[in-house]
Amino acid sequence: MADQLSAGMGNLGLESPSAAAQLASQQTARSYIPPHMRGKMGGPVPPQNSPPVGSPASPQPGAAVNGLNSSAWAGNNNFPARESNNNWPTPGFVAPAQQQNPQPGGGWGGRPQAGPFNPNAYRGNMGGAAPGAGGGGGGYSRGGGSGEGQWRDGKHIIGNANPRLERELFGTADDPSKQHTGINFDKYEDIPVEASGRDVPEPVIQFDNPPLDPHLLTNVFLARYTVPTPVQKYSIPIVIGGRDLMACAQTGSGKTGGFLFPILSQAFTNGPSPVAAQAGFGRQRKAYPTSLILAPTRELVSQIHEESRKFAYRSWVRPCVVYGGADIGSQLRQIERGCDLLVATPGRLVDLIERGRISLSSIRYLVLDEADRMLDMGFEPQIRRIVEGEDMPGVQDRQTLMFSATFPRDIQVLAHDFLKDYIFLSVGRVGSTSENITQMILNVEDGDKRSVLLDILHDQREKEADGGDPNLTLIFVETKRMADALSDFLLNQNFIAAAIHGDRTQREREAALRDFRSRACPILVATAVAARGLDIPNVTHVINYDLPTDIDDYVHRIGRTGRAGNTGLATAFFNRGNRGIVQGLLDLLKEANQAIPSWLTNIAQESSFGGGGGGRGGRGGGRGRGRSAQTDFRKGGGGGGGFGGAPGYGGGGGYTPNTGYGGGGYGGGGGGGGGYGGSYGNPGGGGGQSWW
DNA sequence: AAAAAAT
Repeated sequence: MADQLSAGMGNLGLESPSAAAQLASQQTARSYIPPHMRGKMGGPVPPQNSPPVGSPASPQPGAAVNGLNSSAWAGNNNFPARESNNNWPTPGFVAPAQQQNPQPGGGWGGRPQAGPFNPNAYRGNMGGAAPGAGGGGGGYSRGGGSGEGQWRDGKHIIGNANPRLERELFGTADDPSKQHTGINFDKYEDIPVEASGRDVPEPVIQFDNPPLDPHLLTNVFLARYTVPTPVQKYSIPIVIGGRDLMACAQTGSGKTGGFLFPILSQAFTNGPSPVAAQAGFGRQRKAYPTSLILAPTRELVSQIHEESRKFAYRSWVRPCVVYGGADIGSQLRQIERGCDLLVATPGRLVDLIERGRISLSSIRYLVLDEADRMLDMGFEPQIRRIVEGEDMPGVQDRQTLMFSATFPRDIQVLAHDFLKDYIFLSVGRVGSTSENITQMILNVEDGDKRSVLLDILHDQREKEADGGDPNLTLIFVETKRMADALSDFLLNQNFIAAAIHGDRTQREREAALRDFRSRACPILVATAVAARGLDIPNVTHVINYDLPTDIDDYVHRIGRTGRAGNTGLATAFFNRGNRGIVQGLLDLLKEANQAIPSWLTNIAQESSFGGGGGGRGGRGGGRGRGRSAQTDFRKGGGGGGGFGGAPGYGGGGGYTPNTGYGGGGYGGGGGGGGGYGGSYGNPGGGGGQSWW
């Protein structure tokens, strides 16, 4: 095992980004601000001690959907049993299409079920397997195979069960890698959610009370999701009700299910858009997906795709994934086999559109996941091209959902351009109040780090031998070289460890993650590549071997544990080299009610005299930067005030998304007016538009 | 310093 893991650990080529791309990403990077308090926003000023809401996490899909518990594999009988080949008369709610698209005849909304189109035409004659035609595993060619359904004569024909595929998608009791276990449901209830906008629908309480399609429910339960997470409780009725959505939600909140469930449910009920059916006639090579999900990274799109495969099982919907760095030929073949729900990174999608292999003219649902990260990474031009510059239906003729950890100015602009009359959802972070993450800060000089780490790992090993729960340990280091060196070192010390960083190939990274998830390799050494956005469930211990320079990164990192209501441990090795984040760290520990070692306080005092730092003054001292918040800026009206001037953000000079560090500047003088909020959505506020 | 993404 160790050999296997250490093999192939060498560095491989790294493409350097184009200068233009780099420039673009630098330009946009400034406006990213992480969140802080939420739920309380919009109203009066949040008190300084209001619950911290965690980091600007980059949400992530895979994990997002973890509304499940550890109930046994066999436990999928607590939902309405169904024979295979019925078409479900969706009980309970009114034809959603009508609500979704008020414009008669406009686009797809007008006549959902009616379409007398021929599914075989739509499917390029691959829909094959007539329901009931033969059972069991063998014999089906791809495309028409069992496990896939069809849309025929306005009805959803559920495909036959495919035990092999089922095992692949949903895992088995022996293979924990596909399972999400150990989720503490009670804690979910604590996640604060706030919805605003016109006519916000009542949240649902469980998956099967009102509106989800029965076949979707079957798959949801098959995946062992039993109770919707708070974000799902809101997003399901919002999306089913045909509304656009802007959601500030983070990793582990159930985001992915939050959009996949209602979108697939609607798709199952309504079938493919007639446009797609027509266009597909005669077996074109061009695909006409109904749903498009854009996300910033390859890992992310893969994760979303995996989730969508689960929930689309036995349905007419064919999920597809495209992203760069992988063989385009196989992606093209995949698309030809059917592409109804497309998950994509922007660059590769643009490429495929240019090649004429994908048309967006049939899009009903558009999802932008991790929108803030996409802008940070310089994707705005591609995104705008995809959404506004190609053949995608206009904002009135599609339903658009945006997810973002933060809601700075550029995201607000995007929301304004892409969404119509949207509902704004602010979802707190799991464990944000975070007593469920125990944070330990150890004073460790660089030279001692290895030995302290070994002590910790040996200690864990002993506890496991004494019958304790198995650990998954994620170790963050600063450099790629260090990641390799440390994982080699651990292997030599008989700890099974792998490394993940940007110089490793996609394949190696995926393998490392997979082995970690499956516990084949319970220690993962990572650079910042794993800090955000990756779905790594149930990490028991996060070790900041090297601390990041940005406190927000720290929050992201420790957020890999204590997820979904579990408890977790976060250990950091701190020495004077890290004094840059000492103040932020102290604030955080205080907020999270953690023990604060006195030596840490001492270092903080030293460095506050040491010149450099600049004003103390509440949070956001140091660089004059607080953690960001998200709120429905529409509430505040256009005026200069809005909900601005929130104390607590003010201190060291407000951070204005546009201008960087504006307002009061350094030295704590700023306060009041310059506050963070003033810059939200209205240039006038504190620091305003000034050039800095 | 690191990371990401179309070739």
